[in-house]
Amino acid sequence: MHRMARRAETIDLAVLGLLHEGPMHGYELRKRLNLMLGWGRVLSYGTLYPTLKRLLRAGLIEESPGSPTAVTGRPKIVYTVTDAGHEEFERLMSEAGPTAWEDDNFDIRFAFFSRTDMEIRLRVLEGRRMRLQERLDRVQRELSMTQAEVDRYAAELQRHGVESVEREVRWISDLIRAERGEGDPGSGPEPAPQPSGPA
Amino acid sequence: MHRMARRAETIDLAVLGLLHEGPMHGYELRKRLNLMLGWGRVLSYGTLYPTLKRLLRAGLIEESPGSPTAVTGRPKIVYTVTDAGHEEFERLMSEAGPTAWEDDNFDIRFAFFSRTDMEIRLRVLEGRRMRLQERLDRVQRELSMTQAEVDRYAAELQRHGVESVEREVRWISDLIRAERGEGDPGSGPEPAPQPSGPA
DNA sequence: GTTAGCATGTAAGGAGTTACATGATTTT
DNA sequence: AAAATCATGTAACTCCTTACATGCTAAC
Repeated sequence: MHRMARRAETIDLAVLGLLHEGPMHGYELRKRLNLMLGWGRVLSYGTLYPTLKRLLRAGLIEESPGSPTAVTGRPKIVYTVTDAGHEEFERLMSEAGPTAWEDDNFDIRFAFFSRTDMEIRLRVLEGRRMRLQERLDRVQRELSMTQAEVDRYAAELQRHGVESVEREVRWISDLIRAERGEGDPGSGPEPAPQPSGPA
Repeated sequence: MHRMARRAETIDLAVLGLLHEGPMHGYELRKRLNLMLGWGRVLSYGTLYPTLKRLLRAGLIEESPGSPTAVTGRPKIVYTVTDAGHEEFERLMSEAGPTAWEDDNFDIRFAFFSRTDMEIRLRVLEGRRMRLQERLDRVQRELSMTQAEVDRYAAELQRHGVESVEREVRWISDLIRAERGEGDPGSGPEPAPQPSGPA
């Protein structure tokens, strides 16, 4: 009972998901990851390479020596996802963890939505919306309880925060609507008819 | 050259800032902090109490025994900010650190804007706007370089991200305008005529 | 030929969380 | 009197970053 779902699973998910596009080596993976995680932080080698080793030991990915040009000490190691890795990917995509875990992983899950079915997509989206709404309610409750003189700037920060979350909720709601009524794209994302060829 | 500005300074700033409102003990501080940091994470005792000890050793805060009702082992310890603590607060409010540092601390600094002068406020706001714009430019550059088939959902996530940051930039711009032209509140925060009674 | 970028790793340390440990005070 | 909440702390552990260490390959 002392070892619940590690948070490192975010990186696992990202790596496994990216490797679905085809074999890749660490350096390339890192670049893609940094684009994907994007807004801010970059992933360091000190995290990536140990993670790859761990996934390897767990049998979720396999390493294959790259081109035979690399006869030196360390050849360019190319990783592929295994069947077990694919299963783990699907588990992580659909898993319902604690609030913080799901919040941390929402973006990365969303980015891989094409590789899941609609049922999962709706579950993830609705879970996200519910949590955002709960936070909104909590903050608004706390605000109404605090009748202490609110600082002008602190109040503005709160207002902006609430507005941002409300906007996020509307975004999610649009996405849910688009998922459900496929073919009725009022203002959602493009229909994009191609069914995504595998690899 | 191996010990640049610690990131823990965020909590230092928050604690020092809150103690300006009057003496407080740890438990109360934590509640206020959690309201303030708000959207998500809560601060744990395992961080707060060691932080208080550290600030105490550094002479930035002072502890005074609370009411004499507490004759037992651990009395309710009430903390006050010292002169040195006030100086450190002002330093942290105006300090220009690396990008990540300033981004991490923007919210907390903003919340304490009432306790600084306009010069600092403008500097912090303009710094924030500049960094957001830079990120926006970088992402847009990367997007134009990546002509690889973009996944439908990944693209939507990007679009939403860009939109959010653009909105943030507009918010900051409004605030800057409001700061500069005090008395010309087009659509900025409320004028709020009361000068905030101390405690 | 030397700089810049590709490529893979390890060691040390920072920052914070969880879980544990303890006891006082207030509410039910 | 039991339960909840106030209140203070410590130890172990996790995750990640920084800095170091190494060498190949392409561009200038």
